[in-house]
Amino acid sequence: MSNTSGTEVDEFRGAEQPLSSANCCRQGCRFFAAETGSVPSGSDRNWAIQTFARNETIYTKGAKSAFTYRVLEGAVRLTRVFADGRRQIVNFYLPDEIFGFEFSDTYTSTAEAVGEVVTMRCPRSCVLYHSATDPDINLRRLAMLGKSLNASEKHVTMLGHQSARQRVASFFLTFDKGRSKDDSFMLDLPLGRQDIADYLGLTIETTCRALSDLKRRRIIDTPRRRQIVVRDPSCLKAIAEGLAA
Amino acid sequence: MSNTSGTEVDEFRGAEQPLSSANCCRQGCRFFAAETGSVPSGSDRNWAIQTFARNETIYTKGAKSAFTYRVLEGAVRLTRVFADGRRQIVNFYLPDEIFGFEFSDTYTSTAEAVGEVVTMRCPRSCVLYHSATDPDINLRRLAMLGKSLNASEKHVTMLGHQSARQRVASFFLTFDKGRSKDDSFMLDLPLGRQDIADYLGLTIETTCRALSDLKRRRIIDTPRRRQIVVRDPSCLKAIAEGLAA
DNA sequence: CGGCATGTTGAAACGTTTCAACGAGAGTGG
DNA sequence: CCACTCTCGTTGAAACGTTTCAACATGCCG
Repeated sequence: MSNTSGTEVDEFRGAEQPLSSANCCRQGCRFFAAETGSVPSGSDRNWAIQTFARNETIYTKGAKSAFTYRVLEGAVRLTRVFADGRRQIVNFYLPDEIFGFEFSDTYTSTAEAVGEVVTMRCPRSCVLYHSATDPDINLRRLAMLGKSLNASEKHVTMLGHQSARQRVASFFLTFDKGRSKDDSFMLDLPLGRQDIADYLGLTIETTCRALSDLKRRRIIDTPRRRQIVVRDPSCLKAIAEGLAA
Repeated sequence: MSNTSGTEVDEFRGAEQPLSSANCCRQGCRFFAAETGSVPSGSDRNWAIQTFARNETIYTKGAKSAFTYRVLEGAVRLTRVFADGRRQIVNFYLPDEIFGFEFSDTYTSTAEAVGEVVTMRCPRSCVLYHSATDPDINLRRLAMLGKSLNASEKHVTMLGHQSARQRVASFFLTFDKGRSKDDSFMLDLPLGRQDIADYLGLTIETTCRALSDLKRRRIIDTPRRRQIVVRDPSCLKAIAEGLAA
């Protein structure tokens, strides 16, 4: 469908900062090239650490997309707001993940700090400079975007056909990256119930009830407010896939 | 979140066909470079016309991603199927749009022909070859993927917080590309009700009821089965945004 | 220890789904 | 050309799950 205006590429090319500003980026900004690189040290002036307070807006949908960010600490949520004030969270970003990487001159979503957040940011001109000079970087970015698209389509699938309990189960499982299955694990997410609800497309009450239900059945546990212990991942998986109630 | 396995880039690089097969792609396959290019003529062996019958599977989720396709005629749907047999359509592709452009070696969704479909396809090795040799093409692909991601996030927003009537209204408006507002327009979509329902995350009955409701109120009309006339786009927009019932 | 934000639970209202029946349209063969 | 058939679309009524509104509990921070 690709239902967008259609001139984003040209805008991209005609960005305010021309691609010829060769000394714009030296080593510092190359963080963006690394998938899981370490934080660059030194005093390069092109990247900067920026911190945000809880619930602070990092950028707003429609604003000029001046920077691309990487999360160092905390969590960031990308939201889209409706006319009636309700919001949908389209993605969360955890440490080492990159957000705010846009093609149009304006951001397509709003980014907010979930808790205290520390980021590293790179100006768009610098990102564009690398696009033009480093042949490999675009491939890495394509791979990154491909993953995001895949995740987003998974999200669509979840919202389209899963019940509240299935959504909650799926949600926790997306954080279970490459563990030996059937091992219980703990999630220390800095997210509140409202954040989870807005990601799952549910009300806070329904989310809560689903959590309580899973707790009652000893599939998960919540020792603290923002800690989740998944006791029985395989059962949770069965629930998420609709193979168990 | 980017909840995927995490080794897709390496798989991408290590594709079966090495990038050095220089004469793999001459003019024909460069269709992929053009956003709205014309169909290449001649007898280049690297692209091929392929047609599919109604409801035929073009490729299956998990299969080797051997080709990238462009729609010439008809419509293609990308679906993800649940364990219980229900499906979610994550995207439609109409003429001139490209699908099956993957980073991993395997397709992430299943593609099916909605009606009779004519496509042009390009082998993955060729696509990869261009990635390595044409510096501009990756930028164009990034822009394309960025649009897809944006559309997908819009889809998430729709499924997360909109009612049946809002979803149907939003759906028709996504096809209204750059028209002077308030002008009624006609859509000649080759989609059946089930396809629309599966895209909107609704049942066919609910979709039908929403359509009937909009018809009764003279906001839309359905002269033929797969034709939709939007009589009052601004009213439809108000409904989609929750500003009107 | 208040005071306040956040989380949890209950009961009624609401919208969507389900199951069932019926109608309309397209294609085929008599 | 009509009648037949089959698929697809439409409508109705009950069942179901989520939302809403309300109250209460819990945790956190001054």
